[in-house]
Amino acid sequence: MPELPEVEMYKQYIDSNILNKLITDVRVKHPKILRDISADSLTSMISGSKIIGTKRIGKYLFLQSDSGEWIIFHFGMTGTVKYFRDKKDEPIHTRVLIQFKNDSFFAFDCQRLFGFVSATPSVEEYISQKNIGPDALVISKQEFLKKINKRSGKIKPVLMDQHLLSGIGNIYADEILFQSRIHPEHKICDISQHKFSLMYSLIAEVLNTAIDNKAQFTAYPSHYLIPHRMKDGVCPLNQIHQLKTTKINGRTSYFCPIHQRK
DNA sequence: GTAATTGTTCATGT
DNA sequence: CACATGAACAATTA
Repeated sequence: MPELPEVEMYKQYIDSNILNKLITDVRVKHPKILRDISADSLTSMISGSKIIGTKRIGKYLFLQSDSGEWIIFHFGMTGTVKYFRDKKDEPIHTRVLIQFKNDSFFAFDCQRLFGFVSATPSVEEYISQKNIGPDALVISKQEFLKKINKRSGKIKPVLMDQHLLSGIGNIYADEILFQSRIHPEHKICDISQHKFSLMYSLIAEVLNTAIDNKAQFTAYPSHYLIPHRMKDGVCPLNQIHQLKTTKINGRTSYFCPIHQRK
């Protein structure tokens, strides 16, 4: 479940489970999960090394090896990670399996193979090469306003543009727009600077709330859209208005037609 | 069988 | 160049 809050959970999970453990074996179980790197070079890069730290930028997770290289995880739609000791607990769709000296394991699991595993000698270089925008929790208000004012078209695709700011996907874009009381198809040029300013604050508020609740949808505040974001869902503010949906760039958007006017 | 799914990238058209 | 759209990638569920 990998937008920014979910990836942050994976980071915390990795930090508390696999740091500084000696890697004794690496198995690429499905080569299609690799991007810009061969199974052999990934294996030789991290075999005999330790992961000594992690860094998250948007939906990307970087694992620092003490060999000097960084492993890159992107989770696509179905990526997840799992640390386990008993081989029978290995996830079904494990694509890369790492074994540690103490005979515990770490799996990168990805059912639909939209995610990927890669590597880079420099995170900064990778980020700039791929033109990945600043993390949604790090971008300054000034930069956010400056960038968004250069854009046109509908607001939602812009919020989800990983080149402008990174970490927001379909689900959290809907939540941020609901909390901002902005219709997902509202045009950039018709939104006031005051609204953009409000939206900037709500980006951090929504994402931090999600992280505080461990990205568990059911734990989100009662005024949040996400737990109601389903067919026949109702507006969380009054339990009356039927949520509506519309397709934007091929993705389903949920919104309240009363609280989010176009 | 049809449509849908928390993502990204490419091709094409405006 | 900015934007919209559809397809592709692949697996599973309603």
